[in-house]
Amino acid sequence: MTPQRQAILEYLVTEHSHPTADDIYKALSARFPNMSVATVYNNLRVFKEVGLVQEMNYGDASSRFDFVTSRHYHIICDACGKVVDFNYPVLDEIESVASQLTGFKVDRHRLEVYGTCPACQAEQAHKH
Amino acid sequence: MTPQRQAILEYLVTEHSHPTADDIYKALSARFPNMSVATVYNNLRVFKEVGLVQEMNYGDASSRFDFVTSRHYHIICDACGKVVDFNYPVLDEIESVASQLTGFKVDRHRLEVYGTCPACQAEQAHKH
DNA sequence: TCTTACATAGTAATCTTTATAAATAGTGTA
DNA sequence: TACACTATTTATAAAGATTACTATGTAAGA
Repeated sequence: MTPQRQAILEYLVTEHSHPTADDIYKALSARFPNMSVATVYNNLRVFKEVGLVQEMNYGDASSRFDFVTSRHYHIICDACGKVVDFNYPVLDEIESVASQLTGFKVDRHRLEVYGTCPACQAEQAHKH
Repeated sequence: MTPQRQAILEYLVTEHSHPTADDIYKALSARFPNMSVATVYNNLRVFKEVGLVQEMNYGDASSRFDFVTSRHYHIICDACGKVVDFNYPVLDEIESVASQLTGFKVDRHRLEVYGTCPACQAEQAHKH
């Protein structure tokens, strides 16, 4: 557990902003001026492997990383990219249905809701 | 409606393999040796805008494109990347719940199930 | 002390996608 | 037919995120 690794994990635990790798890199570059971007990615991979952290990727855009606490889903703003957690009963049923229909051995599922956050709604209303 | 555009759309309609942009490019390069990759992307963007085609992106990997017929969900093999459709009642409720909890104006949601396809299960069993 | 294993830094390379500019083709009009 | 206008394609450069690679450093154990 190196200082860099600890700082990255700490950042993920304390910030609830679903940061990108670059967010983390920038936020910690004051404390670790020599830290490499590769270090951020390396550690995120390690955290993912042990299940501490979940990666959320959105096509071309940068992946976002979420420290895993309890099960929850995400809603994402199409306008500004903000990610907000919300709680909803876990959809276990869909996994067993999918498994029966396709013959897959199911491991997990991913559900995200997309829309416009309150701030961006207000901004869009202002324009008219 | 250029020949290239028609061929790309035709490929999406007839193939049910959820191809990547590169898949399409390679598949059609015999008929259109001079076709540019940009043309594939341009047309896929057009199809997306008019709602004919849905883009599915998975992080670093290439996006896959699906000709929109009826509403359905996808299950994806972690081992080989294969994408299979399956039917399940549309989860409208989660959209309204998310909207109420977060104040977002909801537009759509995305749900995918991940696991191992039958072929890859068999292959993994062989190894032991 | 020596060795082994692993983490990091720095940088190059990869890969997908987009942007840009020039060439091409189609359509409608005078 | 000639001309202008528009959209599409091609070719290539560029962007951006992530990974690969190599050398360096560092900590723990024998």
